[in-house]
Amino acid sequence: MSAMQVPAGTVLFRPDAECTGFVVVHRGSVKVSLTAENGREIVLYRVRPGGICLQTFGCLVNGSRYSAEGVAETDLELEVIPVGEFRRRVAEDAPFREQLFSAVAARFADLERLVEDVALSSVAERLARALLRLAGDGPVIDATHEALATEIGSARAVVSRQLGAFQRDGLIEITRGHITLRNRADLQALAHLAE
Amino acid sequence: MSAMQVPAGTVLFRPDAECTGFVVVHRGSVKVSLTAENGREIVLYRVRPGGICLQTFGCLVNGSRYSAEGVAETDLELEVIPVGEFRRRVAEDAPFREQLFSAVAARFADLERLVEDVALSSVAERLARALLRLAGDGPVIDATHEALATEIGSARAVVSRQLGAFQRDGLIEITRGHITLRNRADLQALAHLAE
DNA sequence: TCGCCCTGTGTGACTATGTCACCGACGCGC
DNA sequence: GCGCGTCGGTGACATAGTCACACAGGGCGA
Repeated sequence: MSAMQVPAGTVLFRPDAECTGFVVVHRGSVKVSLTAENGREIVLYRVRPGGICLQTFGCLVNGSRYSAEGVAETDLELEVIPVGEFRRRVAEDAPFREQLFSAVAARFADLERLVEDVALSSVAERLARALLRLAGDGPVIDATHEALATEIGSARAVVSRQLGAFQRDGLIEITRGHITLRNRADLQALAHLAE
Repeated sequence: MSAMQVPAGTVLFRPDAECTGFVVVHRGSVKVSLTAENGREIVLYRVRPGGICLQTFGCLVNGSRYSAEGVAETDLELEVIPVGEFRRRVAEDAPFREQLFSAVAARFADLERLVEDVALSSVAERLARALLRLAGDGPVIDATHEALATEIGSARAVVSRQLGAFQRDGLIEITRGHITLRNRADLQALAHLAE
């Protein structure tokens, strides 16, 4: 069991790499995403404190390799539990096991939601949801259109146009590299009802 | 622990239902799918003998409800393990736990593949993959265009057109309710390389 | 400070995919 | 043979994705 610090931007794992142990995030956020041959990319989920990295889980449990890429979004403080200790704790440490299961189930629910999102809803809807999600409590989002496209599994040009439409409708305000929410209520309505 | 028989077509669970226990499939196949408000539907995965139903897992682990629908595709023979016993076996029965973990990891990999499929690849590619998958070893698939659309998260009309194109290219032969593969090699090429 | 250059953004033009509607074909039961 | 429900083909249009290009902002070196 070893704690370590990692600066923002570090690539923690890539597709096809082998993994060394079970990663637990103590502080910060890891972005896990898939990239296709054609270069398109989509964010699968983020690992934050209390969550777990299911990629790691898959590796440990049946020896599969990573299929996605993990990047540190912020400076991280994390701990790597070697395979042997991981197995021992799963067997003996009930609270650890409970937390693990719960995190697995939560991650699974996330992925289901993602599938539903990508397969069954419109760009306007997904983008509205992404904006609200990324904004958190504050009104400002620091992200390029490119990053937002990755977030919703679409293309940069599509996002630019949709953002333009949102701005014309007074929902947001666009500046280079940043977006400011102007009308949360209407965005929320779009996020749910758009078709 | 109770074994039971279920006829094909039975709905095993629906969104928002509570679950009664952990379902283990001994024989047959359960199709798990998501449906949006607008009626569009997509198949998430299938549970076959040796696999597990992650929906059930989520319910048991942190009390969430089902978010997808499960339907018996064939006659089933299954067993329901009550929550209490499930927890006990997870804690005490190492082989059971190993199998559970492995199944969870496999299911997770499936979902990742699905996201990649839906978000990052073309209809022709997805359809070719679905045809090969559903055909198995034989050359004939029993499925309506509607069912195929659900399989790849697209619309019936789109599937009809794409199948028409495949037929014109001599890849398949279409008859009402059935599709016969005529050129597996080219389909396989499409499944990988199409963009 | 000027100008270069990289990144980010706006936009037109075209293709691919999804939606809606309708019609005709097939199969089944009466 | 007829009625009816499901299935499949297709046109017309809406939405989304691709590609290419122009230009704006801002950092940085000459």
